[in-house]
Amino acid sequence: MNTAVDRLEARVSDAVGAPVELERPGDPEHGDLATNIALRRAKELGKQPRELAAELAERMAGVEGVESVDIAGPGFLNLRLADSFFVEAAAEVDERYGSGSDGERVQVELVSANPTGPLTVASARNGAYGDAVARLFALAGDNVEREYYYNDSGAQMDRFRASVDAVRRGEAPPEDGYHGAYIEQLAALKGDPVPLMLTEIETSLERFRIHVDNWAKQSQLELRLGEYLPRLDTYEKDGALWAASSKYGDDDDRVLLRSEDRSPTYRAADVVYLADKLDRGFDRAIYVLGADHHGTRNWYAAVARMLGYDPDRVEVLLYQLVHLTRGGEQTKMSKRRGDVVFLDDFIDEVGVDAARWYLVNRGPDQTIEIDVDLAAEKSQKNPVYYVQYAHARIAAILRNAGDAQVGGDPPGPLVGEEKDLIKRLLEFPPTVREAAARRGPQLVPAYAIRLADDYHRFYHECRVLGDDAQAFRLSLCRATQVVIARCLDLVGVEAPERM
RNA sequence: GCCCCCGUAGCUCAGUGGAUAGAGCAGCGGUUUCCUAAACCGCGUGCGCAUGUUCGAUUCAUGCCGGGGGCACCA
Repeated sequence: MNTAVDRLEARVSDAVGAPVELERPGDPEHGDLATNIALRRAKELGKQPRELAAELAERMAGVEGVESVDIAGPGFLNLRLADSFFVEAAAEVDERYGSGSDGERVQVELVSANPTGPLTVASARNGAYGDAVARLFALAGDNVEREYYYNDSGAQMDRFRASVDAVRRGEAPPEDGYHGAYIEQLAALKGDPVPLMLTEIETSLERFRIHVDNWAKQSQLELRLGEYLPRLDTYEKDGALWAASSKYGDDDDRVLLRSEDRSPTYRAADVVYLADKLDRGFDRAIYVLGADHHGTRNWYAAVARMLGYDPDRVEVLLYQLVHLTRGGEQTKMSKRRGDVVFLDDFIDEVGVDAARWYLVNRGPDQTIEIDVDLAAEKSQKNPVYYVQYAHARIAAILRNAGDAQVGGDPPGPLVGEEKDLIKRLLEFPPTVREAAARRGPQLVPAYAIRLADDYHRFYHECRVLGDDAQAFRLSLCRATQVVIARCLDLVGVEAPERM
């Protein structure tokens, strides 16, 4: 999408005769937008930065929308912009603001926890992160599908079924089986516990606002192993069949068929699954994996390469683990122990909105530490409510405004709070663009806080209803509301009309 | 031993080359006859250490120190 800043950049670039990028300086004293082009290009042009800056400033001064150009520091060019620029920029914020038209088919495989128990908070991070990335891709104009892959045929599943069966017979689950209250609950129901567990998982995910478009199961993929094994670079060793994946960029070779009974490993199913994904026509297949899987991060692209696919179509996103503390004590996240925190319990305590916000708020490379008690207790002070409150406040004003006119030119010069708010709105498209490119959805909540901040300040300083500038200010409210709602949606948080 | 991630304010963390490094929480003080006070305003000698690259490094490179995770014919 072409924004007012894009168009201004184009005009400035045109006037200067070279591409110029405009950025918002950290200090408002440094103008509305600034560029470091003189510093970047002084050397190659054989000039002093400030001397070059002076030349460029002269050419930029006449550009439409530019009120003044100052040279500052070592050679920064600081632009002050005309009110007409801000008004134009604010007017173009609509539902599609920040969206793109990339048009790629993207698959995000997320969560993919084996259905041997309810989803834990670790899986919740996988889902929250993967889903947020998927939403960013969708905004960028990609066609996104979310998929959940599960193992329904391995040794762990046998142990899981055996555990439920044992309880049904009135016995304790085997030592190496699964324990816990949920096993008892499954035992009370009839039939194979695996689909029962999957239904529960899907229910949890829907509650967590993650919709899985497609479910893939290992047992079905394994059936097609025969088609793909011959296409791989393999060798026999110690009675097992190995993939020579290290020759294709993987860290190690991997066993495909076990020596014991020639049964396929999880990695073997991976091969079929990867080929299946790419054959389904996805331009990009994204795996969202916990940091404990980092040892296999190069495996997927290696398989793609081995099978003759473009390895760039495969992407692995790693995220660090979640540590929950409860009363200062750290709890472990193993499903086999009783002290795990399930997603549903976590949601019960802190709510979906805070849960998703907390899990997306941090960069994927950062280990998240959440004190569950604190998150629940202090939920009123969670930044997510600060942002939601700004949305609800705007909704109230728009309700009170009834069908009053929205939009039009302001009656006088813009005040600082109005300009600051518009400048923030202008940052939205590049922010989501960068968040998508970096697979870093944490930029969105960080931005949303700043936007809410600017709105609350604007609200505090500028009367909307009944003021001469009512129509214009209502348009600022509307624009802000649209962008806040979009930010919250990208994180998977609701945008309330009332609080 | 090898691989990955992290080290920024008392705490939890944003900030992937720019000009005076930010937010929330915690602490102290102020603001409401007015559209939602879940708000606003004020108060802070912080980028683990060292070299290097650069006009410019919290950001990039290398080394070191410290913390976490991983190195299965489990998934």
